[in-house]
Amino acid sequence: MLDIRFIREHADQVQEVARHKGIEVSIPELLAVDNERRRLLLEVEGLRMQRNTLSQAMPELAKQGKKDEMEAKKAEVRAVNARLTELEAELLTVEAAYRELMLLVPNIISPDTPVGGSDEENVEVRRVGELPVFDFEIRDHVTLGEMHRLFDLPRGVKVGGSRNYYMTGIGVFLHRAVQQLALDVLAGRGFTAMDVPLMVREEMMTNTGFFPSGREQTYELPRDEKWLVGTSEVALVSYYSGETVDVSEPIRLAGVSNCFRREAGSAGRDTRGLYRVHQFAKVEQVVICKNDPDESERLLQEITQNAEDLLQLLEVPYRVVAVCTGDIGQGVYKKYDIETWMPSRESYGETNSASNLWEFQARRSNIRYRDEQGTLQYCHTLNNTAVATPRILIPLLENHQREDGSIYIPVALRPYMNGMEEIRPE
RNA sequence: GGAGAGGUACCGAAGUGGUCAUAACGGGGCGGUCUUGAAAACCGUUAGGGGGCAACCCCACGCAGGUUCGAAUCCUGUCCUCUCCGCCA
Repeated sequence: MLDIRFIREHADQVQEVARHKGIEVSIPELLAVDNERRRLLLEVEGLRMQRNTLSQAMPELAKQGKKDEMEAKKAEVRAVNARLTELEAELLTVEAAYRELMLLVPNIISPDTPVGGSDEENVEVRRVGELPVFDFEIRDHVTLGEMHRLFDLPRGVKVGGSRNYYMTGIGVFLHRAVQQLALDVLAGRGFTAMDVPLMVREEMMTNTGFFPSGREQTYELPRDEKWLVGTSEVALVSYYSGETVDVSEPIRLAGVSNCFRREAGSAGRDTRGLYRVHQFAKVEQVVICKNDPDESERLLQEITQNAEDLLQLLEVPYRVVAVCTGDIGQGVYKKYDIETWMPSRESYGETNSASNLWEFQARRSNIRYRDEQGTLQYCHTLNNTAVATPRILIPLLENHQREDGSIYIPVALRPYMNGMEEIRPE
């Protein structure tokens, strides 16, 4: 959410951003509704003042026994109330429309965000790591997984429907090892580990910016009016919702959670293997800091670096791309995706996504701090994947495979794999 | 799931239909006086949302409604917390 005053003063700029982000919202319409809202507010508040003044005179009249005058004033208030009831109903309608529009307004974007229509126009920032050269016919992660019984896709589909899987045997250990490694690395860098609620109120989905736009992507539990989170970011940011926080040092959180995504509208895309599934596990970084563009930019670099360091520990090649306007999302001010080399796809695939939301979430969630002057300010919030699995197992298995089908286990993972150095065919 | 109690500022808590919400009282925090320093004592302070050019006004007693000229106070619903019972990893 943006400050309505900012929108009034930068209407054209905001409309332009909406166009770039592909969000259908009319700023002129919003401003018209806003004007109507303020006009009604003025009138309603005036009537309320009348009512208050008249009512407050009652005790005095009662004391003096002026019954007729009291009755006259009562009638007057009733008249005021009648008018008020009408206007308040009108105001309620207008405010609902106002809120609905406000929730659609996109965040502005950083000056260095590339302009583009889709992920095709994201701009590569850097490549790290050598692409592996195989002098044999490579196996994709599905084949490798079947070979070593790391997961079971057909039975996942039998039991859970499409895009479901079982992790099995050593696969489970790998699945957990990458998470534990990520958690340990982050804990060592000042992050507080958090295991979070996965079922949350609708309000939290809206506050964090996933609703209204992402409703279709989210699993609902209608009986209990809860929603299954697609990322622990929802619960991590909402942890502080409505609070005044101390951000003299940035708040660094590392969330551990399962994530649930309906993947509506992606039917037929990435159907093979573990790339796009309905349920996965993720260690997520969330940072909450001062309303200071320099500081949040530094922190964006920091959480991006954390993810890169993890990929380097996993010894897989990756690249960082600056996400363009068309792919950046409604609430995001600036975003880097990290894409990891997936040999079977012969391309880099997204494994991490680092966002600076500026005030967008903090405004919706009402997360503030007191600055040096003692004034309440909205925080900046940021997030980035540390590791999402099983997707990360795709590059891990495929890049580290050998001709005989065995798989090299990176040194950093071995402590979490009971010292295992490679996965050998049975 | 059943029965009961309760949600008021940083915390505890008073207020049970009318200038009582920059909200009694107590505690805590911060600043000061005193002191070699500290403690104690005393003094001060502790900043919500919105509208309006402004004067100023409206809203805020968990949240949403209702009754009333007027609601922290009465009624209904709802969320949450606590106690007891039941069930349970």
